[in-house]
Amino acid sequence: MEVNLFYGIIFFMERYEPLKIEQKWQKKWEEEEAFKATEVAGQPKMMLAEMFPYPSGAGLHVGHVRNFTIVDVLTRFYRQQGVNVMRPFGYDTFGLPAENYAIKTGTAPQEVTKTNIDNFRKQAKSLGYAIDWSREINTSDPEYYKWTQWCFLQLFKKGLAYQKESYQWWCPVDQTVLANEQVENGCCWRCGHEVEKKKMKQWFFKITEYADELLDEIDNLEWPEKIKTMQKNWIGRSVGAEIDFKIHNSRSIRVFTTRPDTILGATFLVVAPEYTDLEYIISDGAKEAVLAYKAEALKKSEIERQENKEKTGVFTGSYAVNPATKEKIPIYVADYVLAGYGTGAIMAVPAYDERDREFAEKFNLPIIEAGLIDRDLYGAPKVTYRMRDWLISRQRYWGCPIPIAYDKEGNPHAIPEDQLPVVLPEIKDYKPDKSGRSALAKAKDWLKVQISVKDSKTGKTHMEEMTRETDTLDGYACSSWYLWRYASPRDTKNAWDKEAINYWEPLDYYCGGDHAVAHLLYIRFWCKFFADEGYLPFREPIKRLLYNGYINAPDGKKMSKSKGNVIDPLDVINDGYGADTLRTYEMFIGPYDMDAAWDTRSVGGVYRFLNRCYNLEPKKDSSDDAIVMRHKTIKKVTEDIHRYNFNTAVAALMEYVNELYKVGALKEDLVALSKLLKPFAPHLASEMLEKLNSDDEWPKWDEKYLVADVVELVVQVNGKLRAKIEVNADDLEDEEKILEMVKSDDKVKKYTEKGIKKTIFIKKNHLVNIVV
RNA sequence: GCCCGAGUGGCGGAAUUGGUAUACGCGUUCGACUUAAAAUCGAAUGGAAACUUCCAUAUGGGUUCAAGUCCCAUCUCGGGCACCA
Repeated sequence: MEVNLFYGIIFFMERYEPLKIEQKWQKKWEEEEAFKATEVAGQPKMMLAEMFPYPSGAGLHVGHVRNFTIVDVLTRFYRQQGVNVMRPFGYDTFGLPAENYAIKTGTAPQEVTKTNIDNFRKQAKSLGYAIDWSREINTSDPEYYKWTQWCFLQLFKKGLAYQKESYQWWCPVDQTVLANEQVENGCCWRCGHEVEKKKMKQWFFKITEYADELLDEIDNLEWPEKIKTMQKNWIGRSVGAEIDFKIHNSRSIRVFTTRPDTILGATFLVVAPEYTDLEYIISDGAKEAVLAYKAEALKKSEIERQENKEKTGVFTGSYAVNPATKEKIPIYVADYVLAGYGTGAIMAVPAYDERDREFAEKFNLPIIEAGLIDRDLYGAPKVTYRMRDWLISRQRYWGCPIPIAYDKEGNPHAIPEDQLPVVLPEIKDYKPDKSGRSALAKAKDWLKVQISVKDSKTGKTHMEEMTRETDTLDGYACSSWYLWRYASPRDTKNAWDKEAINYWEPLDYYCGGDHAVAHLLYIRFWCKFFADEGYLPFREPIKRLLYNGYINAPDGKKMSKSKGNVIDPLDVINDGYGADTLRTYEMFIGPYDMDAAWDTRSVGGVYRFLNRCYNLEPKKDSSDDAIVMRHKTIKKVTEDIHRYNFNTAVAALMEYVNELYKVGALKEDLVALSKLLKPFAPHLASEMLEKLNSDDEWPKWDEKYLVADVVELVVQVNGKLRAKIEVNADDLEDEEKILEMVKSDDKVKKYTEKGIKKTIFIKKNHLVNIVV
């Protein structure tokens, strides 16, 4: 303990010991359930959430801390302003990592998940987040996924969950199909292996039903432009027409085109190798060549198709008639036409389309510069989307069971709602196999289920034994409604309570650094569906989205175990810096939405700053400068947090503390500082406020302190800074007087000897520019 | 290839509406305290000059009294999409 002599009084200066302070306050907050949120009529409310984490065995990483701290700063900021804030927390637990771990070690995913959640919760608590822990949810909890299944059934009832046999992305390593959104550069998003195409009967959600609304409402969202553009591109609306090209009397090929006005130049047709009616088009002589080409195309991986953009294709031996020119034009099969887009067939207009021209040149097909005609002359108007329906079945064990059973004829039936949840059975062997079915297919007892069926003739119901669906749901289905579960997380009668939803939601702030397209599109889709069904009173679930950047390793590269450059946030805390330093550092590291590189030495700088806050001592008097500084800082920090400029808010607090060390701090300064600091460093600030015997109500600034009596007049000559003159603020109203003062200044005179051409006076910047 | 972002000291970054470029932090240097070191505190810190100037916001032009900020072109980096008819 250090002894300080000061104004004749002896102060005992305590060392800032973050770990001691933090434990004290975390315990207090836990005991008091300090952040429990309840609906209070008449009080302004706010709900904030981060994208809930997947609790991996590695625990919290610095990216989580950045993400969660942004939410926490806003949570505490608004709480301190008297807003009724709800900040829940949950875990996205179904998925491959836990299952793969189970396969490797024999430990049940249920068990792994429980361990990981316990660890995650402990770590999140050690960071002092203002979380309402009574609202904790976990997607693999039967109490939760019962309602995921209920959601599925609502979609099923309305025909928006349906089965379709088609070519799908298949990951040969993870042995499951994947959604379009889960294939990155032709590779599986989880294991990175090249995906293949496989023809399978699969479950889909009909997201395309809402394509127009999903696209049109993007512009009204307070979301980053980057994300909005990505979603627009992903949906990819094209306005055009469908036109039939006759082959012979009984059959024609329907094509989609955005340029029906170029039909005069359509000199051939092209269909995709996977084109459904391909067999009816091929002439007998071409059969062998076409089928060989198709087999070759299906074998090619997406990467191979992309790498070699040289056009390939084969003539089908058949012709169709161009309805505009009445010319007989050849039909080709080529893999540059995609089966899943439009009709899977195009009219090729080599004169106007670069890809068609390449193909025409290679196969010596005519290129006709015909004129353009009216867009509406042929075919019917048609809108097509790049976005496909969302493939939701997965041939894996560790997911939410699809609540469907099949009768003897193989027709799907909904599991009745009173039989939910369909509990995922505990089995020993989780391993998927080549059968295309999940490990659940091996749970013989579980597979059989009695379903009541209404006889269509007699109208009577009877029980019938059926076989359960063995596919599980894509994890993204579980996270497509969790924000609404937060409103009434223990509700046993409903997925969410309407009144609670009405009070808390839509979500005011959502923060995350991933899932720009998939999750953020799916949750908007479900919101619109449940709004249509009368379960939600809004059509967009998220008002504001904050998309935070990544934190990279000190070398600027992505942190990864294999590179050995991972910074563990718990190490930073336990090294003695504490959670407050970690939180404040991650807010100070740079603009929240930009990637940043970790700098261990800068962490020390933030720690020094907090130390200086803690050791500031109150004086009896202070200068006017300090009062001005206090009000300036209150304004700056308040406005910066409103703008999410957390880094400059911290910088402003640092400036304030530097100034207080120079001119002395009044008790009012320490109170203001502690309150402003609390969102960033809540433990330290709480400790300081307790010592000062103060509440934490957010301070207000008074503009009157920010209006200076004397201002520095900036004088430029030809745009270059030449002098600074102190003038009374009142004089700024008198331009003539100001110009006289400027012209008579000795320093300025030196530059204006040749004569003044022009003067410009900008009052708001107290600046004069003299042109000579 | 197409569509978005971004480029500022040795480093991370400020500059919010076109108006004083480099706030704040790190690092470095010097000083105080100490037998010494650490910690802490204080001072300096864009580059050239050398006592009042010049040059600096990726590069080259332009608009303007005034440009990091606006316009045009080029280069580099990051992200997204990628044969979507």
